Amino acid sequence: MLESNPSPGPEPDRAGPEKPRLERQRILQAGVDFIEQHGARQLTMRRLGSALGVEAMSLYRYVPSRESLLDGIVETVIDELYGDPEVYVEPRHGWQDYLLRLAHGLRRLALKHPQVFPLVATRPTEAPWVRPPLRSLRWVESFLAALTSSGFSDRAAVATYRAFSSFLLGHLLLEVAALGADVGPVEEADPHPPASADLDGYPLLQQLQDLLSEDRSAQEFEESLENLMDRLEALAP
Amino acid sequence: MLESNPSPGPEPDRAGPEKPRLERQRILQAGVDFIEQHGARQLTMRRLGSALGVEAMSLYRYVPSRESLLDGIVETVIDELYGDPEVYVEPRHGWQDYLLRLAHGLRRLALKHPQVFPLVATRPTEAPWVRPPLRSLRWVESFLAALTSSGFSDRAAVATYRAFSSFLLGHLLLEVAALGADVGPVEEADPHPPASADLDGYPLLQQLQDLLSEDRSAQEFEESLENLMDRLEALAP
DNA sequence: GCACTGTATTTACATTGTAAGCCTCCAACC
DNA sequence: GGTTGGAGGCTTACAATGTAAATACAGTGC
Repeated sequence: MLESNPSPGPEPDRAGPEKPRLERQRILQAGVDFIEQHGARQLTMRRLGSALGVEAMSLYRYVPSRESLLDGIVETVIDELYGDPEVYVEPRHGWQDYLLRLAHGLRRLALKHPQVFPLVATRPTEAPWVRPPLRSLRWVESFLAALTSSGFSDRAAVATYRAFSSFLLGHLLLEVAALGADVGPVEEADPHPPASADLDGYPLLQQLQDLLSEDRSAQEFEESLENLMDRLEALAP
Repeated sequence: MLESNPSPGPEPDRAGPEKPRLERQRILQAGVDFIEQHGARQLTMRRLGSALGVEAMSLYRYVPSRESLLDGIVETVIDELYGDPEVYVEPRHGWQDYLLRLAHGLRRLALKHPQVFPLVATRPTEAPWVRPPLRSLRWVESFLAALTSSGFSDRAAVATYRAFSSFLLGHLLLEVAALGADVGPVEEADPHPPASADLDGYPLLQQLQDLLSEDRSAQEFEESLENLMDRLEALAP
């Protein structure tokens, strides 16, 4: 995504709903918005094209395939982390602060993009040890640097990285799934009814349904995260 | 071209590759096997049909759509839990024993079906509080019963259920993803090369690549599970 | 023989991803 | 000016998919 567009002549400063020219970033952003509105299953090249006022095939000048379009969409979302002022790429106030900010930043991201997040969580990564939801070499490098520079041994840093990603993946995936997002494929545009399933043979479920439906995700996230941090402190120097 | 041996007798006990008649369970099992061999992306009605020696449309007598076929496949795999002699539906030796057995049973399932497990983890469930990887009303009921019958309060049982599913989902999804399974869609039948990506700008990743590639999933699972159990004991009566 | 019934096939169609080629406009040179 | 070239978008085309609808066909009861 190296843009070296050297000022395309005069300024296209015309007012009105012009077609501002197709660009990779514009396509990816439109993809994010489309998925957030209609779900990933509904995203087809033709539909995304027409959302941009363009034919499907035009997209292929900027994106080699639908698969890589999805990869780009995921990357676009993850890149928002760099724009989050609460998240630091460098550990400014110790590793605990770094991890807490990163965790909360990722949670914000997941909640902001509940439909895209399942892709962030489940799309194959470029190497097996690049784990969702961090997904990017830069962030993994930053993560490990934060820890080793705080005195963690190599092993401890790697162990922390693994524990941290498992924790986030489990929590956030379930949290966005509970929001009614499509995790995985499917979604028939069927915003299911109250979903008061037939719990006839399940007395406990009937009894506990209210409790089960209660949303305590924020508190649970904080508590589990705190527990994780306590555990990680045992590995710290 | 098809079968020139219609097996006229009542018993189809002839040796040889008979077509034992289509049945829902046979289709679902074939689906599990197919996905395990070729990945979920490759599963099409036509291909699954021909794996069963039958036309695509024949499957529709037993399965209303591809989506529900996938649901059935997921259910089939989860149902294997009932056949696991190490997993008890009732807590025979206390709730800790129950949870440990269940966790290990689910991990065994995930490792046995690394290609199907991502579907188990990410397919929408019938109610938002039916969380992967348990996914079934019966198991959730069993889970909650095990805890409440051990003296857990309703709230504590529900909290335990949530913590337990998050933990399993995160760990197992990442563990099967590391096995090279397709989490999510994609997979171009491209069994990627050693994947020695270009780590030029990432000195720490270069330095830690061996550690990062080490497989410590079993130990990590045990350790995190034990930690979870410790945490849960705080909620116990 | 005949009709009935449940199972598998055939045919058909809309939708998808994407290859290949075409058209059109605009900038750069003569 | 005219010409050219190339980039950006469009048209056409095709194979693969999910699945509706009609059909064929075997087995059973009369």
